[in-house]
Amino acid sequence: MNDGEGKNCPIFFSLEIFGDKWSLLILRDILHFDKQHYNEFLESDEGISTNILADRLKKLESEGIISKEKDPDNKKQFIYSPTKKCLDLLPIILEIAVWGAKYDPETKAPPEEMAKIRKNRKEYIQDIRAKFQYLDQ
Amino acid sequence: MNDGEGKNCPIFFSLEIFGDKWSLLILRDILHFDKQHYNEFLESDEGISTNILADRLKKLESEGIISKEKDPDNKKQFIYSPTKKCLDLLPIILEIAVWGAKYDPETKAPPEEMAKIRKNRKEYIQDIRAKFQYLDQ
DNA sequence: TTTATTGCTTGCATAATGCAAGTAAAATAT
DNA sequence: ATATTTTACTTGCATTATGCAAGCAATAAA
Repeated sequence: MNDGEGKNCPIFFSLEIFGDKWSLLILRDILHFDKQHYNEFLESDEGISTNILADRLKKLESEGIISKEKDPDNKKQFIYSPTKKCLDLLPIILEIAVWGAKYDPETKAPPEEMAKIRKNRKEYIQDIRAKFQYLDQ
Repeated sequence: MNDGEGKNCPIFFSLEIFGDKWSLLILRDILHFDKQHYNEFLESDEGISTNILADRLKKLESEGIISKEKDPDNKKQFIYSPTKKCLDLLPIILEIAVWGAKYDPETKAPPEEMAKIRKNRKEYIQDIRAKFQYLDQ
């Protein structure tokens, strides 16, 4: 899989960028719940703190995973959008969901949805990517 | 993908168990580098601290992701082995590696290995699982 | 019995997170 | 033009997690 540990090990490289609970939850919110605004992330049930949210959004932006711009429909807000680099994180988010759904006896994951993922991951991912097609320009 | 956030969201559920850098690195060491002993994990290039290592191994064990027993070949040491639950984390580890290899310009990931994964993830995972076949008893 | 090894544990400093109040900038209302 | 509201942070402080390095208990081996 990889030839060595440390700085340029692909896994370590990735984890240095997004290997913490809050970053991954933000990515979930963007990729699955279509959240785009600061206050939407703030409202997630896990209750992220404002300073942590600001910090993580800033980092994800500086890593080129999300972009931040004025919301055209509401100039008082910013929207945070996934980049291509972000969309490439979908398989990770999905696999984390699959594992969680399998091992949490009280999972909220809808069975039909999970079945759809397990049946054809590529197709499922493609459907989500299609949602963000406006990025391809 | 999931129907809601918070406690029984499959992603949050997973992240509460292994959603931190150190846990994921330990899992990498187990699943890819075939490390089994405490001091082997300690030697990884990322330089985990003894207290963090002990803490994480303990948690992973209590979550049923690894098992701990006396090493039959060397009674002075414990071996930490992956459970089935651990093997089911392979897709996650793999996808993290794929993303990291793609976006790290200086990645150490061997191209042939990455190509093999991209070509057929299932087969690649099956090969790794075969390595741990002794678990099936 | 003594020694060596192993896997932690501990004390302390530093860094990160969490809580809640505060604030600056910009858009909108008056 | 000024006042108000909203948004996205920022800040101060308490708590928790991590990191460093020394220490130690248990166990196996000499």
